[in-house]
Amino acid sequence: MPELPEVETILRGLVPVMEQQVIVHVDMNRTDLRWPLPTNLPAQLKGQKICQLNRRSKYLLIQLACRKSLLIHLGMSGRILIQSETRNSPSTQRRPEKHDHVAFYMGSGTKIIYNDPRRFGYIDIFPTSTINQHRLLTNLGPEPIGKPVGGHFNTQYLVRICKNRVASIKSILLNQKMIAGLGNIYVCEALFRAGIHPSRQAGHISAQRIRKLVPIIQQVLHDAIDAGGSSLHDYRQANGELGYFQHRFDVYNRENEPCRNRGCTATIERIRQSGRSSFFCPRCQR
DNA sequence: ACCACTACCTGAAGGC
DNA sequence: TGCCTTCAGGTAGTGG
Repeated sequence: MPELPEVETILRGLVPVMEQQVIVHVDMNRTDLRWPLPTNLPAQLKGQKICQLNRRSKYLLIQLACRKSLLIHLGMSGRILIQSETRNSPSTQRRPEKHDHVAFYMGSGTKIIYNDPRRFGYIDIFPTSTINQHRLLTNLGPEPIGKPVGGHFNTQYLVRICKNRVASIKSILLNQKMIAGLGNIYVCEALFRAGIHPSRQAGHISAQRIRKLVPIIQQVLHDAIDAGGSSLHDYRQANGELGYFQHRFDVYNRENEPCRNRGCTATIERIRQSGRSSFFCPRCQR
């Protein structure tokens, strides 16, 4: 479940321990994730220096000096943990866990562990020159925050993609071809802040209200990144710390709890939309 | 083109 | 205690 803010938080944790470092060894315990991992991944990575880490949508991209790039997606339950070199006794170290699928050993002694119980995640390696043709990246829409990538995310864009759509605004915002990086939590939160009901047909919302949504989406994402992401179930930052944004949810996971808007006495409701839960205030969101 | 739905997989939580 | 059902942060692929 890591959405954009969680992946951004992990990226920021990995930069200081991976950038400019050499991968001295890779352990791969299983290759049957969402798609089979490249079986020669450890051999391809061994001895390679990392130049730069980036994020595109919910994907981590790790550029190597050998002109190849590593792509990592965390699916629903993926985690990345950093085990720093320590002189402490082995008993204080984290024990290997059941779903540790890949471990990267850095020249500094730091170990980076990819753990994913549901195995909906994926790791790939490919020539950096072909990155714009990667099948998982080519159909992504614009980045909602940061430097424009994949097009400009602005009011004209959002108004254009909503025009004449019969699909709900919820499903438009969740669609990675439209906006890259939003997931169930942050779509629910953004629609609450915007006062828009998740079931409302995108094409029936006034352009004025759609325009308002753009800075709100950006603010929700920035707020979550500032809080270190959201820790639900087992998500942690790469340094093992929990994120804190879940304490600031207005609607997500708050069914039957009071609406947080001043003066509103309604309680948060949950509905099912295309197989996923949507949380909203029936009074504040129309 | 667009849209809703399924499948993939494991584990946690709740009801009986 | 255990068995069963439901639900979970994502998304490619399908079929209407």
